Amino acid sequence: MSRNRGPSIEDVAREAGVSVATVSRALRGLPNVAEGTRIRVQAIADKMNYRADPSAARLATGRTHLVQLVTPTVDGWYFSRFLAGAIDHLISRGYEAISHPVENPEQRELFLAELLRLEKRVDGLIVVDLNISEEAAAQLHSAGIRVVTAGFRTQKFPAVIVDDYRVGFMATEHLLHGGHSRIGLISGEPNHPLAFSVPGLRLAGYTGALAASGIPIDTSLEQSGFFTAEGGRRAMERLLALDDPPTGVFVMSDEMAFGAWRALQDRGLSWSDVAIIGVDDHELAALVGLTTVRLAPREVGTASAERLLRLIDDDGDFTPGVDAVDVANAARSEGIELVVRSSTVRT
Amino acid sequence: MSRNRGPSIEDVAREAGVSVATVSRALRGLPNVAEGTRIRVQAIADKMNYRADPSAARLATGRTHLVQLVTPTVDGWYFSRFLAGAIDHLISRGYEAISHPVENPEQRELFLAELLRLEKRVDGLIVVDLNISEEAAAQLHSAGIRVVTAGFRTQKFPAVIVDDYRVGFMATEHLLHGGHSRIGLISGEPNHPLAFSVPGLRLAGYTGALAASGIPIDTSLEQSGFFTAEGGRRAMERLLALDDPPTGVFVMSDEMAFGAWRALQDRGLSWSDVAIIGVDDHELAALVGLTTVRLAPREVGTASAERLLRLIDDDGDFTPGVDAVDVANAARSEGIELVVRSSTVRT
DNA sequence: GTCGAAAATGTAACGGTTTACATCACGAAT
DNA sequence: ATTCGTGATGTAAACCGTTACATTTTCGAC
Repeated sequence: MSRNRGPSIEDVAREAGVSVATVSRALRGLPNVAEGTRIRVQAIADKMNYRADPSAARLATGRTHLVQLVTPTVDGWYFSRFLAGAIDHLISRGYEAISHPVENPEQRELFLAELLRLEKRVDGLIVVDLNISEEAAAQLHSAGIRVVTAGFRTQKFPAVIVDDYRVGFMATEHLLHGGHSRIGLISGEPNHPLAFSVPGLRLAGYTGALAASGIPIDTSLEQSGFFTAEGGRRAMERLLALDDPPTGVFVMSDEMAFGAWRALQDRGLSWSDVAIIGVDDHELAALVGLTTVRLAPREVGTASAERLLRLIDDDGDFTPGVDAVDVANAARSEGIELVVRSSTVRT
Repeated sequence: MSRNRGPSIEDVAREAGVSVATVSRALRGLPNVAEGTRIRVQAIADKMNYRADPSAARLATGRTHLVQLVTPTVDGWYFSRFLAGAIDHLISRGYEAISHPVENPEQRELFLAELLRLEKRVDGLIVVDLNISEEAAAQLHSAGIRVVTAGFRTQKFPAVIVDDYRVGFMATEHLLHGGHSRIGLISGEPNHPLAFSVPGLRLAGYTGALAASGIPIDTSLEQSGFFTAEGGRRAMERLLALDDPPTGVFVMSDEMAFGAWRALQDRGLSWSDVAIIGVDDHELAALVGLTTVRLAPREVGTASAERLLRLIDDDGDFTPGVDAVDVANAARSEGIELVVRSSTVRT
């Protein structure tokens, strides 16, 4: 109401002595506008400090140039970097990014309702690591919402995934090569991890590597907690309390690994006693000498954004059969990398 | 174009046998709608899967229910937590948050233009730690843009600030109490920090504490780098290379402190040789025993969001003289807290 | 049964763009 | 001189809600 709206396109048109259509075309750099006209209109618009109201443009075109990023949190090490990559890319392409954390992945119902509410709010959605059910995905799809998922797959939407099986395999293999045969696991999913979730795939990679070396699975060596340092510390304590503790442990994130390391210290141990390998290549991993599997969260974010923009531009092309396995190539080929430090070398 | 728009309010009205005005009122829970009508309309809207197009509502009301959060980065330890707090609060109040990092605070011109472009895009702006010039602030203000600043002040807008002078003072005082008299400083601002920026205030607190103890300032003890572990490491190396290195160092962030700690290790030293105190209370500070001044970034984010919403609701109330010093009370009284760990206790 | 106030509902203007289609101007070709 | 084509510009109809104001209904009081 008292909200002071600035000059409208009509004001500019009047001032410039042309029609609103011409102003609209001139300002947006469309063809079929005389060069002189364009310059004059631009000058007048600048002078009047005119700025097109995006709400009106959105109403007219149906495009908002807004993308919603849905992540478990906004301040996790991985997610904040994912977001940074996605946001930068979106901005460079003329979009703005709405960050929307969904803390409670349990409440699928609520969450879905939430997403559906967004229908005309944004041009598209990037949903990260939330393992939406196929049913929910189908609903979103039939509502005409454009979605790209990251870290998990659905039938309906393109997905950008990191090869997390490989992450788990690589890490475990590294420990095996180091001569370890009793290898523990610290997962970040307290409950039974979904088969195709990030922790689920890493677990599968771990199991697969063990199997490939003919080592029997001992589930007592699989501990889990939350994806935090504290969660890692507790899990490691449980491992250390075993009658026959592992000599090497694959920890699903560096932050958890820091906690695990702390648990060692608390018992007067170091990683010459228990080797540890983490995931992420957290800035501080180098400082404490933690071996890790480096990921490229920024690049995955960028790739997701790019995929979504393509989906938006192509007005919804996506053929499940062909395209369902949409891998972040950058993340696959360049991103996943073993970084060996002191935490896994025998002294 | 081919963008399939769903049912409009008119469709619902027709179906329900009432006018669009009634539908609008019913769905938004406005008064003066018969209870029966409200229920019926709601039911029909649900059945039709009707969802009001926010762009139309925005055009009509001039309110977008969008807030833009401008921070130096989106993935820094402090900023990601600030964002988490702000976003949660905004969402709980029916707003969505657009995250917009501005990497290059140097380019004031560009940055300002950027901000002005947002005029009708969002209901308000939260600008964190970017030290906009008074001139730029005045321009924003006269453009009618609602802004709350955090981490710095302007004449024109309410600011949410943490008492960073106190942070510096507290940290330095703690070292003084520990018996140190030769106290170094590692700042996160490579160049001369602005007097009222976060690093500037912490520096002032450091200087103030030294002065209060009658200790002369030795600028060779003031080193600075970027706000990263690597920056901290390098700065610490410079300090250690001095003829008469400090016995205690105030480091402006925990991440930098981790780097500083690493520099000690590289020389075979520990913090029984050089005491270190950081800022933030990073999750990993506890793990390595780093003493720190705990901040409450989430709460500062929340407070900023709350202040902005008030500014929006009150339609722009803000009296510079009275209100200019708008302190995040939570952050002042509860947030700043000294957490003593092993890095500053003599062994 | 009437009157009047309050509640419920309807009408229509308005917000500011975009864009399909119509029109116009101008030069080239005939 | 006429016609045609092409580029430049204008006209007006969407787009879809919100809301001031008008109108109708309801209901209690007399």
